[in-house]
Amino acid sequence: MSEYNDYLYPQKWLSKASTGDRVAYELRMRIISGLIESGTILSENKLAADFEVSRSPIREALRILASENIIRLEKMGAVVIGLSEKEIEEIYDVRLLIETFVFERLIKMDTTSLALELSKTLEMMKVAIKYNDADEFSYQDVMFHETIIRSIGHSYITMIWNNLKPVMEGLILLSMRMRFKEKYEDFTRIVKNHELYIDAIRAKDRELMIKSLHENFDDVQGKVEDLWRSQQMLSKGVEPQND
Amino acid sequence: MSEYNDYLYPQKWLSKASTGDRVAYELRMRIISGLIESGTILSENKLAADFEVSRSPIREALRILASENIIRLEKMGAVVIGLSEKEIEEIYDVRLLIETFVFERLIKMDTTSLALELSKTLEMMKVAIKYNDADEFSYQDVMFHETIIRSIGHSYITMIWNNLKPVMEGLILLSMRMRFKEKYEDFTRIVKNHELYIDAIRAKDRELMIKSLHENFDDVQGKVEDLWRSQQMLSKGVEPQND
DNA sequence: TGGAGTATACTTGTATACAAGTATTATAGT
DNA sequence: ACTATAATACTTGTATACAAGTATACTCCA
Repeated sequence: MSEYNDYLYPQKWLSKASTGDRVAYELRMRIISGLIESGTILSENKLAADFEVSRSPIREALRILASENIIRLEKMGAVVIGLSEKEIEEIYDVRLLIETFVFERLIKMDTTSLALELSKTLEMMKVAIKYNDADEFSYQDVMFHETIIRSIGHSYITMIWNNLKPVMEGLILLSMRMRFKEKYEDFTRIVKNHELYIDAIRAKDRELMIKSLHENFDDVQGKVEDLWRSQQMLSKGVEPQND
Repeated sequence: MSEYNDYLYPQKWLSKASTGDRVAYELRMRIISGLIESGTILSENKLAADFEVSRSPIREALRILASENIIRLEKMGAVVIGLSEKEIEEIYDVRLLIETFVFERLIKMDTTSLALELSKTLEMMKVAIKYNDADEFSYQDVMFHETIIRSIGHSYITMIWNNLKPVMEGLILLSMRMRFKEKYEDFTRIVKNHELYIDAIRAKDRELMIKSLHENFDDVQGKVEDLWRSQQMLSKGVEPQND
């Protein structure tokens, strides 16, 4: 990883990860942030040289990113797809789709222990806000939704989540880092929204759930765009990257 | 691929596939069919020896199967999850979920060219029935649904489909092979159902679509079980496989 | 100047080699 | 008989080597 001396992905989250995963995480962040522009053609050899590892983990990383739809493997080279506004909307379509499905299942279950778990996570989010820790906040935010999704024990819904999660996480990370700097007041609203969500789960109130879900999405979806643009600005003066 | 002299996956569909893909397809079929029982621990070295290839494509295949949730990669060895009744139901949950989503989008589009394309595919299915070609029928059946799903141009819905497709395809292949032998009369109903589906798309009739979708699922879901069990019977006398 | 064909510098896919870690088995001591 | 420890036979992860194919650039010829 010679050319960049700072990483976009939190290094402490990678303690047990293999080199391949590490590369995937970092590459993903660079693509989502726009540091590596969409349309760029990535070559295994160049990446291996850049990251100073062999081609094996690079190949692994590229397969992962291809399965997440942010690159496309072609006969020669991997083409970066990236995340335009369209893709971001689509991601939230899917998230809405699966969380709605999950909620329908939740209604038929005992949700008390889940609600408790979510309250704990929300507490952690508050602490992260208090200490201005954007990464930790993002982590807990993602965990919040993951906890809900996993709670119904549906392996194929979980599979979809697993495919979506890395990109979601990256998006949220970038978004939150920006907001901690510039839109600190947003967080009171975010916390409130999550409280609503917990209430909806506890009360099994479909209306309330849909409401908080949509607000959450409208919120994030709107902001993600300008964050993304700002990241792209930021990236312009750093690296030509494509030859 | 020393120990088995017949493949479960149609070889002519693999003309351009890499060794890694080939192994994934074949391994997937063996797992879905029950030939390799769930709980079995697969080792890269053993698989490489069995398939008479190196570990590189085997590793690739295992990653693919892991992302499809039919095996689980652990510290030592890959554990076969397989498809129990629960998993099969879950797969259809997801299929229902995404096809319903797709239909909602379709309603807002011009569906004439799609309906035409589907008619063509259905014609091909009829030909396949006429010539008793279970594999070709399965191929067209899968293509039928893929055509619908891709038609809305939603890359993340397509992504979910891509993850689901291989297992679906395998399931349908095994199911159809059996029915061509034992339940030939089923096919008039299947064809009728697909015609209904096309009508629903052409008329943008939500009710009709849900109806045909559900009938299709109830149909397949019921039958898949006994096929699967019969396959498992079949597998008992063939290979110990584990060690 | 233009075009056909060839050399070259890339690309990915697969095989192999090696390192580091883990489970199992065997052995020694009590 | 049983525990602790050591040897061994596995496992995966990563690096490297090689083969085969593809795009690019170059040269030669008209």
